[in-house]
Amino acid sequence: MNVHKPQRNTQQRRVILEELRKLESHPTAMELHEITRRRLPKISLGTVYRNLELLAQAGTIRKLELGGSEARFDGDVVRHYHVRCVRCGRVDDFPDAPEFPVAQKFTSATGYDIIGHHLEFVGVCPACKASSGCEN
Amino acid sequence: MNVHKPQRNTQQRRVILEELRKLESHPTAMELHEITRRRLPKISLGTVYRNLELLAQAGTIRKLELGGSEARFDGDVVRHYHVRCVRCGRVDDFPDAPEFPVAQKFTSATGYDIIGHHLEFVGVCPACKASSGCEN
DNA sequence: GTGTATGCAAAGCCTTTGCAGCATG
DNA sequence: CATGCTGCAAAGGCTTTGCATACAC
Repeated sequence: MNVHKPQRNTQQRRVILEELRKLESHPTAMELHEITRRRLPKISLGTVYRNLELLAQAGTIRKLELGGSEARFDGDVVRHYHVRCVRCGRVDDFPDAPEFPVAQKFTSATGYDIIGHHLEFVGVCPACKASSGCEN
Repeated sequence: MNVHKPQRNTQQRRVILEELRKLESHPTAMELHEITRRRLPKISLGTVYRNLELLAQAGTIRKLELGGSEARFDGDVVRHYHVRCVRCGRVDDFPDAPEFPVAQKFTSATGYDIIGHHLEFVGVCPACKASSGCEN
């Protein structure tokens, strides 16, 4: 894991961040690679990964690694939860849920010092509901 | 993804399940492979993966795929949450937290039909706290 | 100019899968 | 004795990394 912070304002880093912030969705590194390639045709997937990691560590973006599938990235750093579609893997913001009522810092009966939590909802997205009529 | 249910009570399947249920911890497939190998020296990693998947689909065990790392498996099917150590990756049961107060079945404002949620706590385990004195 | 960041390609890690033979029911 | 399951090994998907070059400061 790279511990450096971004130091140079490269074209690639700027475009990656801009495009991520434009998106409603929560793209994977590969999706973001496709998108940034429209503006920087020679940008490599490795560069996308490196910058996303760096930006996430700097707290500029958020890296979502839940659900056991590929990581997704979120340009919105304000804490909020997500819903993942069990059929297509799409991830959306989940505005309904209140913050989980657990103090962020406390020591559990297990002896762990708790520093946070990850909460993700799973469901079926509107598109998948529409495309497979019967099973609701 | 294999949709079959286990049909034969093979020695391998039996040993995998027995060993998983003996464990307090929540082993990865590879850890469980090491463990089962003590009793069945020729058992393959592929077989461990196949059986864990099958048993999870049958609801006999639970597959934990949170935190963006390798999947872990839990012989205890009663719903409960987990804590993951950010330093060493260890996963323990987390008895403190109440069930998250969201109806299991409802339609979110996002249009998703919500069918469940995943909640995981992160913290520092006792061993890691002890082994790196200063940073708490 | 100096050193960070890039592009490319290879490798790494976890997991899945094809296949021929085995053993369970 | 049919076929689900196994061991083996190869491949697959996502991610990281080594290296020489390029470019931001």
